Amino acid sequence: MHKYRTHNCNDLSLVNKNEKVILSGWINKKRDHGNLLFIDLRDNYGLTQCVVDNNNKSFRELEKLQLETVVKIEGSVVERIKDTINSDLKTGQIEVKILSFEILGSCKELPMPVFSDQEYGEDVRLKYRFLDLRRKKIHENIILRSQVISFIRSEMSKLGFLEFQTPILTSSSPEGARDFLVPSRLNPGKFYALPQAPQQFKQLIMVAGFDKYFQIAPCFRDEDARADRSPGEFYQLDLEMSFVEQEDIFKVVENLMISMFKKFSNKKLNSEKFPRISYSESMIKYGTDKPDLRNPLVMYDLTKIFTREDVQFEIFKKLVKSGSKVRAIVTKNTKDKPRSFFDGIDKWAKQEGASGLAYFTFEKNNNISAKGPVGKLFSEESLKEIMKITSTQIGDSIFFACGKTNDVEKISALARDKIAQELNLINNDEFAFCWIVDYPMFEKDELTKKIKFSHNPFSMPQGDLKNIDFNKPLDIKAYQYDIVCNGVELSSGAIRNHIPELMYKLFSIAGYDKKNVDEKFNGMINALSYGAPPHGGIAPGIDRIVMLLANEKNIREVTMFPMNQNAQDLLMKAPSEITSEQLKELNIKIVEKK
RNA sequence: GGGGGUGUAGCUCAGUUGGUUAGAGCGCCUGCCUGUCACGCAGGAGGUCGCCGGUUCGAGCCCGGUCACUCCCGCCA
Repeated sequence: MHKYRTHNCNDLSLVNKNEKVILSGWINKKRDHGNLLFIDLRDNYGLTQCVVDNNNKSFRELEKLQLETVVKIEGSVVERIKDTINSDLKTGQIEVKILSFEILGSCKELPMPVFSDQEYGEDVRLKYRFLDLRRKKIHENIILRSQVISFIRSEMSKLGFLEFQTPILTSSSPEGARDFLVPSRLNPGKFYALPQAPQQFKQLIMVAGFDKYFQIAPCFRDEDARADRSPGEFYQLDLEMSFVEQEDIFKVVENLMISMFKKFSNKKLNSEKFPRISYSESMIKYGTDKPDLRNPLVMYDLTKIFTREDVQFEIFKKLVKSGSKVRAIVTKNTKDKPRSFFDGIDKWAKQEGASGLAYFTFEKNNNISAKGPVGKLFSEESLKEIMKITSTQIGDSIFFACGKTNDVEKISALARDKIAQELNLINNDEFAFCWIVDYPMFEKDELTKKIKFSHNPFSMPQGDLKNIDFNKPLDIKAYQYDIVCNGVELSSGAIRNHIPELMYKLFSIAGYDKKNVDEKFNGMINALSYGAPPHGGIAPGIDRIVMLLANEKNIREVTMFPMNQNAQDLLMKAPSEITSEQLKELNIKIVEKK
């Protein structure tokens, strides 16, 4: 017989009736009747009720066991009488009558109960992550994550992708997020950087002729955390393909996503073919490049309305004159919503830092009129024009935001979510995917007024390469794309620029001269000069995919050992101070903060 | 770096207008209980009300500061 167990805690059923068995696991729960004791024994696989009464000489000892003690139990499988069957348990038809037991791992008083549906503070959870991870929901999330990754590996392999590892210690790059740096002992004063993504390596893999690559790649970015963004590190399904166009990549990823989301979730997919929305269209209709398409509300640009003589909304008119834009969100048939609904939205917008949202509802008695605090500032003609632009009907309402393009997009995008929530318009049992395509190659930095890469400097510009007008860089679109699901940005990718001359040209627009590029992207640019295939790829975020599949709002719920918001690991106590010897070896001096 | 929220027993939380000895559930300890599966019943221990300072006859509650956690903005090619 096996030393620790003959079965796991999810195995036993009536088939095993009268068998002598050994189980090992954690004491999930005790129910002590004084002379009769039930113990729910738990392991990774499930739960088995064990029972013992005072005829057993170990009874008093068993009674005293702390929850979460690890025990080995020897006993016999007994059929439960009809009234005591627990149909919620897979092993609920039987119980194990305890003959003897042994403590394998004792347990101190718990800082947080394992058997409980209570929510705990995250600091406690992270400090005692090993206990937290025993709890059902998160335990299952982590198993789901493992299954998702296995699934990805097998699907990618089936498609002929090869999995490669790329370096963790690499060089710092000037573009993108802040790097995590690692000092070099052998090269005093020099630093490695942890990769923000294996971007250059995967392109080199294509240049090296491997045709199709993927990796479950760790990525490191020293940026502040969000609910859907771990500080420090996260994982991407990094992939790259040679001799492909945008559509080839879409096909691979779309198929993978659909089969994965069907396999691991019961929620409906909005469409078997993901809608493609251009960046500019997305910004106008949704105010963001990661729209939640479950939300039926769309936005309209009504800037022009506020240049009309017969509109007397002077605050907005004045702002529009100085270059501000007006965006509107229409809600269908909300004429009977109480004033508090509208004012609530307005108040919320002010909390979000906007100057507030103006609103009114379209009414018709003899004439069309607008009901609401600013309604009377609009002539009937202007109202008709608004209704035409926004396809609005009598009884619908409209919310306005006004501000500089960036600001108005931001607040109206938030308002779109907020209003949809308030009106309960979002179907939580659905996954709504889309592709956002046609990103601009460059954008203007609002502060410095300089042209910079808007996304990825290695992307291929769109159009006939001979005819691109480099004098209008802001008009150049790139073969650059994102996948968005339910308002969560899952990944971004691009067809890469594999032509060195073109690369130099584009970098020069962003302010890097040839020497700069050669210095900073030496490996890359050099490789492209020795016969590079056209290639492209994408990198869906694994953590966010699992987060959606597990129906979680926080990425730490699908991460085994996450850091807290201050990028600290409370369990391992990272980051930590190091010895002066270590510092000396690395030629590093700590500067005391004033 | 900035803004919001939270901080009271091991855990989750309540605590009125500032008023005597700060409460509940779970957990823990003691006792009773042979069919529970959130077992039940009786009793008990357990508190620097995050920390510092102020106002006040009196502060868990009001004010100022600070720290921690969290959400958001900035940042995230």
